Amino acid sequence: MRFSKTFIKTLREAPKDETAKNGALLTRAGYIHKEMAGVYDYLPFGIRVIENIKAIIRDELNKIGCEEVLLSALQNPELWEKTGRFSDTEVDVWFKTELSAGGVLGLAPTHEEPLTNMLKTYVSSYKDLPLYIYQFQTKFRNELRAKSGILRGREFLMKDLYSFHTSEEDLDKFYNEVEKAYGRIFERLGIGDSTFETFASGGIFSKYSHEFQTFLPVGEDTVYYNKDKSIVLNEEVLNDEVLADLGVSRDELTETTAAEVGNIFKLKYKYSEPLGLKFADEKNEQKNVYMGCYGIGVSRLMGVIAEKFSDEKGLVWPEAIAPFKYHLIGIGAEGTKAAEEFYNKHEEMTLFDDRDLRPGEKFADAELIGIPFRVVISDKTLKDGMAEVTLRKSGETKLVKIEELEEL
RNA sequence: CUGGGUGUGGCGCAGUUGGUAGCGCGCGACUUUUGGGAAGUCGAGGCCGCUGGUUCAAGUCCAGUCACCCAGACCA
Repeated sequence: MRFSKTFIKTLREAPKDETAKNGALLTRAGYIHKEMAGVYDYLPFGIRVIENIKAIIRDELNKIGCEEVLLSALQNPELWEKTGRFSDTEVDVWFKTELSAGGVLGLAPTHEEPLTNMLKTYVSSYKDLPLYIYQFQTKFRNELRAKSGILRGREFLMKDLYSFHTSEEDLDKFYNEVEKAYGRIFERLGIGDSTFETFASGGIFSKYSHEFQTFLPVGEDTVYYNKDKSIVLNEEVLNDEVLADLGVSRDELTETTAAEVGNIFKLKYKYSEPLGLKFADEKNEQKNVYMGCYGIGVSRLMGVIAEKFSDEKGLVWPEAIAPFKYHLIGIGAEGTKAAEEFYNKHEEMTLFDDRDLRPGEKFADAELIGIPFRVVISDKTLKDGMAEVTLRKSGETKLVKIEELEEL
């Protein structure tokens, strides 16, 4: 991408209402634009990061046999009334809207109901199961208070996966596979070291659910951990019974704050029963389908990673999700010409700062935007066929032959 | 929702005892610059969140309202 062709402009100062680090940096660097409290636009750099996060998640889910769909955001109340979840007392985050022809619709805060219902069309026998179906979808939740940049919004991007099984054992087996896949996903996203599977309250049908919590000072959740025993639990389940279950005592646990980036739930037949999703087993007996659901907050992840990897100069993206690999700058007539040539060969992975600015401004923006490799080709370095490469993460600078840049 | 705070050009801010807006950055043109956010000259851009009121006169005072931020409560 040519910087001169985008509409993006970096800001020296963050807007006053962006006090959270993630919101401030992502706004200054041109990744997001705030529409209103808890509602953001994703700009060209921003959607590249989002798409990179999605690609990693998609890759790992496809590997364990999941199929991708895209369900509707508008919801039919009749469906949700069957599970009792259209009620504002039951689910207090609904955005509801009226049809001009009369009647009410909801904007989906989650998708158990529509997917479960939809599958009645396609599932009738044990031979049709199991199924693992996921989507990346914008969720709408009428939060009492949006806050912390893109960490808690009213409209946000989420990956939600639902699994459908003939038995509890099969659900358990897949649940474990998802646990492992999530571990790989957070590892690849660069937050494996600080993201932990955490015991949380399980709802009606199982004792626990699991959250994936990334330790983070501005995280909203309080968790307790014991590194030696590899135990992390949400404060909501910090009680004597749970401590006994897990074999730890209160004084062996350390408190910290964390951001929930994913969660996994065993739903069993909580939704399949009221919605009537059944299958015929080998004996031709009708049974409820067992279900699980598994979420990852995609836009929140972008905020968590921005928050976690940044310094006083700006963002520091992990290479796997950076919007570009190279931040290319040409200096001098010959250097600029050589930069153009490099850009023409590597357009897709390069942000070419071809704006008519002095080098200092371009360097400052490179640090703010946080692309892993800053590549400077100048008349000086060009004499030896070299480019200067600066690693955003460490600040380390080295000279690299231009034709060897792609090996970085 | 409770408490606190803030709304003035794209962004950050100032605006004294009420007299119809100013600074920095950014933006446009020209000139000189060109490896760490350049300099000069000229210029464009705001009715001061919104509504109502007081007054000869309101960004400045009063009332109401909306929005945004922080803390808390809440988070299927």
